[in-house]
Amino acid sequence: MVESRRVTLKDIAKSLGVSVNTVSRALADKDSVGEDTRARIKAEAARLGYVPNSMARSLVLGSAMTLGLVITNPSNPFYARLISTIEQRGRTHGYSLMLLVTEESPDVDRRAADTLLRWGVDGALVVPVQGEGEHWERLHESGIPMVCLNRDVPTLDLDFVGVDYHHAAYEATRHLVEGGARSLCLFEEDLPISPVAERVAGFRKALTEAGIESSGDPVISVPTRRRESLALPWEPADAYRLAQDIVSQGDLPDAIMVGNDYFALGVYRALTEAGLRVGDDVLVGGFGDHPFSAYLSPGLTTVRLPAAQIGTAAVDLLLQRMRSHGDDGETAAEKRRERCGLVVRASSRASKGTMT
Amino acid sequence: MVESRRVTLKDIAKSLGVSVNTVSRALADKDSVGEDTRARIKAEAARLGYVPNSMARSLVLGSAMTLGLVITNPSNPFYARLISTIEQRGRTHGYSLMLLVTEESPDVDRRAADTLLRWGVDGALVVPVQGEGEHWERLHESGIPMVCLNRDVPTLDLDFVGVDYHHAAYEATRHLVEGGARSLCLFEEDLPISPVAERVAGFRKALTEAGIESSGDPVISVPTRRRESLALPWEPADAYRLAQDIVSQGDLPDAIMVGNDYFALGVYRALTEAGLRVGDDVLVGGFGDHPFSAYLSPGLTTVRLPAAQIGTAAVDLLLQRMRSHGDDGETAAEKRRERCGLVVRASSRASKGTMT
DNA sequence: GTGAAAGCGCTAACAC
DNA sequence: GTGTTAGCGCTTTCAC
Repeated sequence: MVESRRVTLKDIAKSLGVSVNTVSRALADKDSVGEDTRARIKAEAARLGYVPNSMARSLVLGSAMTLGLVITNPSNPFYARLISTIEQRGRTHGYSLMLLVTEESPDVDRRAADTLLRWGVDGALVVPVQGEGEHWERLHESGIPMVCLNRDVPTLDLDFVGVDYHHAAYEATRHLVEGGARSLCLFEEDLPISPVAERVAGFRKALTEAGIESSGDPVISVPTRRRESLALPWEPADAYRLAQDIVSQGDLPDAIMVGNDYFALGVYRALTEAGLRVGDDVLVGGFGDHPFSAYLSPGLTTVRLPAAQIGTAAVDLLLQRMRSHGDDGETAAEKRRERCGLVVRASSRASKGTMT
Repeated sequence: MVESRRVTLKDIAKSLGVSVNTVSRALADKDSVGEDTRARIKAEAARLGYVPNSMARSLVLGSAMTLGLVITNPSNPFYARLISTIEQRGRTHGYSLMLLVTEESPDVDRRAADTLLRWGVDGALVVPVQGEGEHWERLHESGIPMVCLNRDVPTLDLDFVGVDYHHAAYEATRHLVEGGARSLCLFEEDLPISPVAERVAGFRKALTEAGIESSGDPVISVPTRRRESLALPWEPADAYRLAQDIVSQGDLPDAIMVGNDYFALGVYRALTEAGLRVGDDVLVGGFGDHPFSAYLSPGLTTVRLPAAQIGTAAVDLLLQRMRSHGDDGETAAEKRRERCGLVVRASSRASKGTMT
């Protein structure tokens, strides 16, 4: 292959004997350029296979036409859908997407903020890693509009779009209580992040309201190995072992909530192996409504997370912030929590075999 | 917030009374700059909160320090893992990642190639959408090294790293035959892409070798709705309905292969609802070994796809191409197909209850 | 309508 | 060691 340097405006200009400037305007479809010249220029550009250099354009325009997306783990189906939605919506607005994966590493998280700053992205959407996270506030203060996704850091004055986990957990738990459960527990991964905290709070609230007290703590912390096995969804095996313990210890709850549907897989197995019937002996409720959840036996009752809605809302909020950036009135951070629906299936119905 | 323009080399230079150039070299840790000056410059840079402008740097260096990744659907768990792996490996080599999602749209696919060209990425990793795809060849000829992922386009002379689906399907089918199956069928989505074609071929080869002939075509094309419901994994419901048809028509095969584990979910349900026992009355084998597959009852026998391995290999091949770019000897395109293992579980064991 | 000149922020040649 | 000059490819003044 011949070392074919890329065609530039200059090449077209030279080839046609006009100025670079004219070529630029012609191709940008600005007026103040003759019909004939424009035609000639466009033809020549096509002939030479001219492709504009986004880099150069961005440099002078001062806008990268790029959004940054920082995700902890694309293999989490919820985040996978966010990626799709955000990329798509950003693209329809003309923005390219720079994706960074942090794998729950505070270090990578910090460097991600730095990378976005260096590239000068026009806006950032971030699922922050657990921990402090003032580097995100610093990014924001550096003049880059940003919105936190799914995980809120209450101590930071940053926009946030996520799920109303508190309400969802509350409703789901109430549903189990109404189904007759009097002793419940909740499996949650041991990450100090807002979704977990909110689900726990909603769960507890429902218990309190129902006048249910338990001897020990009904919240079971699953030492998920997710952080070790990079780039994997949650590990059902972790929940499986804990559920086995519970079963073998004899103090079996009559309902189990899990923070994500993957944990339900482990719980299902532990119960089944012990000869217990899910949805009958023990009710189970999850979070995520992943594709497999409808196909388990029995079907899993679970909270459907409005991923597309959240992705869209986040991008729209970000674009709005980008537009009003530079305006005087610094509006306060917006914390938006989307409500979500509970998908009721046989695992919570004590329904002796009905399948959904 | 004060309209705080970003700090540049010029600002540091002015503030210290040195030339921009010196600042540049000091910060880049080049020699030919005095120890004291360097210290003063670094201190001032830190004080002012200087952040290098990657855009400007890339423009002059002629390298974007960016890789492009084009994916059809991040919600496909296999692709999600590819995204993680590729981002991670690219990052360790200093590259940022620009992600484009094509959603099986030939149009978006074409524009993706254009976008990558405009940004002048240093290399591209692409899961091409079905169809022609000479726009990818054009990108390649424009001087951007690229590697196709998972889907090969044999008519294009492009590097490719993927799965040896042919061999995997062959082995899996043989496994079912050895398990006693004499009448088999294969569920495959109706996309004209190489993975499907190769699995079909491997499946057929195994049948032929076993001397198995069927009256009709054993390959069942699933009109997957994936393309309509953007950003979702495969739809088990599609396979469910087709499996129902097969069951109700009475010509039940004694083994069913499916092109992805999600289809197995549908097949499981159809069989179970008909009172048939998976792994006993009908053997089932899948592709993907998704997290849920081990937790179905019975556990699903399935081909484990080496996603991380493929992601890594693809990036490494790409980096190698990038390094040797400009060299005279144009090496021929490399087509690499990774072997993968079959995870045998109860769905293929006719094992009356053993669970894995 | 078109061209000349300046500059986005940075690095690479050259002088001294 | 350090400064000066030039230029990456593009857009935006401002003359003409």
